[in-house]
Parts: sequence; structure tokens; C-alpha cells
Amino acid sequence: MSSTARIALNRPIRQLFDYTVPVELQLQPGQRVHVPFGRQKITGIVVETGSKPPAGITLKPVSYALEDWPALPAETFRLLSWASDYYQHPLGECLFTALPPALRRGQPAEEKPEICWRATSASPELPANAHKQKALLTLLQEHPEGLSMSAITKAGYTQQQLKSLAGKGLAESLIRKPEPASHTADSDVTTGPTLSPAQEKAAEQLVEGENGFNPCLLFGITGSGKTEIYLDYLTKNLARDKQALVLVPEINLTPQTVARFQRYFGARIAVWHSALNDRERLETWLKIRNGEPIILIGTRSAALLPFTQLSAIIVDEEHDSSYKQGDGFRYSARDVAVYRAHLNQCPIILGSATPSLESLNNAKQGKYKLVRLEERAKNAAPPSLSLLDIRSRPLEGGLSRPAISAIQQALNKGEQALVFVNRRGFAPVMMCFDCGHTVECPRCDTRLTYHRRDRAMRCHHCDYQTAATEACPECQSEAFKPVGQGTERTEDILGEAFPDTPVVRVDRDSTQRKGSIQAILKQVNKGDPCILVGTQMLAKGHDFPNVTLVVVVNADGGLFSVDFRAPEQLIQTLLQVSGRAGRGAKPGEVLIQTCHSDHPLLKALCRGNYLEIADQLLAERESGLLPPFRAMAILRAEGNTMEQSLQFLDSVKPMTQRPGIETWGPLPALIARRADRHRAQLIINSGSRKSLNYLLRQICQHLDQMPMRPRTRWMIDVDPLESG
DNA sequence: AGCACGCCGACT
DNA sequence: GTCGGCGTGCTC
Repeated sequence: MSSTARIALNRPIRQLFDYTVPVELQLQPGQRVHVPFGRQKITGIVVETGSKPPAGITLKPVSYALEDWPALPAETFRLLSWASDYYQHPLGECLFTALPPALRRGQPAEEKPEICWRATSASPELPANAHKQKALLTLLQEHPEGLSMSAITKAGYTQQQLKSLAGKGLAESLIRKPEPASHTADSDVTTGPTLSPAQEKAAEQLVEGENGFNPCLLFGITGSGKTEIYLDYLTKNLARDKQALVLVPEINLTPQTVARFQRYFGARIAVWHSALNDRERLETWLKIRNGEPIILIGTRSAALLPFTQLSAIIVDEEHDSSYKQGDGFRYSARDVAVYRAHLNQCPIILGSATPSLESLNNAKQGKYKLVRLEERAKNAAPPSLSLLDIRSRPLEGGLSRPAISAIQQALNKGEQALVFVNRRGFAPVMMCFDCGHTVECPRCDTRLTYHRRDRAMRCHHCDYQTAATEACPECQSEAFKPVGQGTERTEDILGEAFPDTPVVRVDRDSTQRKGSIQAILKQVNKGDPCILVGTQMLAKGHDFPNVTLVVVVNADGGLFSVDFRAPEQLIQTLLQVSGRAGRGAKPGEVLIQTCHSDHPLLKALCRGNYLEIADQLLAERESGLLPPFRAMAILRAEGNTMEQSLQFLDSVKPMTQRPGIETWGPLPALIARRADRHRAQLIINSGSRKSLNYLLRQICQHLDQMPMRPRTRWMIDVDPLESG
């Protein structure tokens, strides 16, 4: 009688598959195996062994194990099993997100020796016009230990250029064996950065109390020096043989941030983000899995890596929405990290200048310790915020006279200004002033954004794009004009108003084309007077010492949104962007243009106390029976017609009619049609997380065995960020 | 997700 | 006559 094993596969099926295990194989949970599936052969992960096989199915045997140790150690396995249940996402797909691509594909868990290139001792004889080759040769000469192909392409050279050098005998390849792990970090620091008295006090509070699970919410206003606190914390509290995880939003993972950590921890620092290639991913994954004493700075998916010596977690900018995955396995890396700290009985620091209402509520309930740091480092004064009512004021490209003259004044003083516009492109709408026609996306219920630089009309919700026209496409009228502000338009207006000052635009479009945001930032940080124009991208993380003025072109978008999180997000964004002003020695000023200068939320913002505003917003959430006072999930459906989507959700709704559960809808989504799919949603709330989870499990079970109407898709979003 | 099976439209 | 469109159903 051979034994059996239950295997999870990387497939969107909420089902596990049983196999027989050959007698010579010893399997344990978390181990990678090769199994036949249909007529394919694929990689699976052992979930349990000795399971009783279901009756009436002849089991196939596991082909072989990819290694004799579990790729996912027990702690990581538990974490992912919990997440699979919490987010109602198939276990197989959850488990596989913790593997690097190479291991998902069934490749061996070892580093392949890498082919590297170095310069030979031959004397260079290159044609005078071969500039690139010369530069590459110089680069190779600077690295006698050899450079990998990926390092060479990252430095901006091509395979062609290298081949050419090799052909002339100027470069040669060597095979670099993976270096044996050196468990002694090359830095031996025990002292972190020098802290101010206020920072010192906060740092002390972080370590008070119990030694195990010790979640702290570090409320540190912008410019208060949270990173120093993290560095200090890790130098003092992380044992030399232990691992730490530092989660950051993608946009904050810059070479400067990493360099700051490296100054204290040298080779202990490793990074994890979307720009890594498969080889780098595997290399870092193996170090983590092997328990090397790494401090990993990583984005969302780093929260799922197989640490074996994890003993501290830091989540920077914990309120940041990029921690929530928007599709597929819709987990929140912040929440997963908190659960992980609990599993490991280790401390976790959630840091933010604008903490999420969820975390603040946890602090209020005593689940997290609130540590406050409300003093800017280097004695910088907090920026002063004021509202600029733009009702009945003439605007030039969205900018009022007072705003323009404030910019002028800053420039006169030799300082820099930052103009925040929440939309990329030239204008969000093109409208005909004769017939009233606006240009809409043929596939979505949205208007096309006018991109003047590319003479294109683009949909920001699907990939649709068409050439911009001079006249109204409907009535050929010439009175066909852009309405509303985008970054391109504001850039143009500022360029005209200040012809002698450089205007730098920073948004997805400009940074894509110019290659990197880094070059732009470098230029700005030289400190010469200039005007920065940009979206969200500018608001986060960057330090512009010479920016003293921030102008918010329009703050009103979030004031009257149907999305219950809009006010919170508006305030967070405004405070984040305000924090860009006056980070150096000079005080900062923030001008917020609005049509609602009497709005209580904006008035409270100018008084400048985030915790006070958050309290107010929390009270509204409580009376509105909304998160964090209720557990929320959204059942979303998309089909070929709205009728179909609504009908589908209506058929599910009866299941949710039970005590302790409240449902809203079904209703069409805010953007009801997207890429020709008609979207609707049913909001499900409960006072009890447990009952919500139980209900969601039942819904999934029910829907999994229900035959689906053609092309009707459904998905569940637990703790959704967008409810519109 | 893959992959096969299956049943209808325009091609050598 | 068949090549291929993607709708449906199954994978231990």
C-alpha cells in the first residue's frame, strides 16, 4: 500500500489534487514536485501527505521531487495558507507567488554559474568612431573581476558591442561560480545614525514592552526622519545572524534609499522589486531561504518570501495603496506582514506621516502601540498650508493669479516650486462648444484624455488610442477645445509664464520616455530655480531640499466621490505632497486651489493636525458602518452585458441574506464598462471578520460548481481599496 | 491556466 | 471536402 500526497498546482482552481507517492520518496509539505496533470507535466507543491484519496479516482504517481527539502518552509507555508483562506484565492496560486519565476517553471533551486566578461590585456585598437565600444572597454577595465551580461546591458550596452570587442580579442569571458555564502556581514556596526532628542524618544518607545509580537504604529510627520529611526532600530535590535524585512512602496525603492541602508549594513542589504531579472530573483530568494542574515528592502511581494530567520519587520508608508495587489491574488502586503510578525512573534513597525484609518483604529483599540514623532529633523519648520478659493477667479491653464505670483516670488528668491496636478496628459476631456460633443472611449464608459505631445487621444482605462483631431469629429466645428487640466497643459502654461525658468514635468509619460526619474531628480537637486510639474509620482518619498512652494492645482476631485475612501486618500495625498515643501533649511509654503474653501475637511487640513482629521473620518466610518468598523468584501462580476452581470450577482445575493451580514447592491461599477466588459458589484459587510470569511468560503464553493454563463467572470476582493 | 474535444463557417 | 474559430469541460 503506497502512500498519497495532496498537491497544489499553479492554476486558478480552488482544488487540490491527490497523487500516489513512490515508496522511495519522502515528501513533506512545502516541497516542490513534478507531477503529470492531464497530458501536461507540471510543478506542484506538496500540501499534505498521507491524505485519504477520494473514492472512484485512480491516482497518478508523483514523478519526482525537485529537491528533498521544502522550498516553502513551515512558517511561509502557514502564512500563505492563511492568506489563501483570508483572501479566498486558490492555494496553489498563493503558494507559487512565493517562488521566483525560475522555480515556478520547475528549474533546479541552485544558481547556475554565470558567464562574465572582462577586458584582456591586449592594447586597444578601435576605430575612432567606435565610441560605445571604447566606453564599454573602459567599463570592463574598471571591473577586472568581470561583469555579467545583465550588468552590461543595464549599463546601456548591447550584446553586439560586446561581441565586437570579443571578436577583436579585447574582451574575454570567464565563468563565475556562485560565491559561497559568507555569514559574516562585512559591516560590524552597532551604532545607528545620530538621533535628535525627539527621535531618540520615539526610538525608545519602539522597544518598550514585550519581546515577541510587538506591533508599533510610528506616526512621524514628513521630514521627521523615520528612516533614521528604522536604521537605529535595526542596528540596535537585529541580531547579527537574523533576517529583517523592510517593505517600501515601489516608487520609494530608489538607489538613494538602498545606499542609505548600505551605509550601515553593507552587504547584508538585499533588494526585491519588479525590475529584477529571473537570475537575480533566484539568487536573492535562495539567500533568504537559506537563512542568510539579510536585511531585505522590498516591495509588495517581498512580504511572501521564505524567510527562515525573520526577526523584525518594517513597513514604510504603511498607508500606501500599492501594498494592495489589484488583481489576481489581491493581498495586502502590509496586512500579510502584520500576520507574519504575529506568526514569528517578532516586532513590526508600521511607519507613516499619514497612517491609514485601519492602523490608527488598531492603535486606538490598543492592538498597536502608537509612537508619535511630530518634530521635523534639522529644526525645519512645518510648511504652512493655505486654501486659495478659485471660484470666479480667472485661471490660466488652471493656475490662479495668486498662485502664479507665489511661484514668481519663490523663483525670485532662487528657490524651486512644485505644482501638483492629479492628471497626466494635456486635458482630461475634449469638448465641442458648438454641439457639446465629447470624445469617448469606444470600449469603456470614459472620456479620452488628450495628449498633445503625441497628438493622441488615449483611454487611461484600456489601451485604446486614436489620433487627435483639430475639429469636432461630430459636427466639424472649430470650437473643439480641451477642458480641464493635465500635467502637459500646466507645463505649457508655466513655460509661457516663466520663459527663463526650466519647467520639469514628472509623470508616467515623461519618465517612461526619458528613461528614468533619477536623471530628472539629479538635475532638480542641483538646486537651481526651476518648476516641477507632476502627478502622484512627485508626492512620494522624494527629498527636494530647495523646493519651498507647493501649489495644488485642484483639490476637489476627492471631496465628493462615491468611494468611501476618497476623503482619506485626498488628505493623505495632499499632506504627502505638502511634505515636499521646505525640507531643507528654508520654510515651506503650500497653496491649495479649491472651489470649496469652506469645506470642513480642507479647513481641518490647514490646521494641520492629521490625527484630528483622522479621528473625524473614523467617526464617519463608524456611523456609516464602514471599514475598519466592518469587515468588507466585494463580489465583482463582469460579463458581456450589464444585465448579465447584475443578474449573476442577484442570483448570489440570497446566500448573503443572513444575520450578521449586510449587502449593498448589486450595482454597476463606477466605470460600468471597461474594455467592453460590463462590470457590477455586490458589497458584502459584516461586523464579524469570521462570519464574513465563512460566507465568502460558501459563496466560492457554490460558484465553483455552478456552470458559468458564457464569458461571465467573477472575483472576490477582500478589504477592497476601491469601492466605486 | 492549458489542453482537447466538438461543432459550424470560408477556403485550397 | 478540411482548416480553424472559440465555447465547454476536465485535469488527481
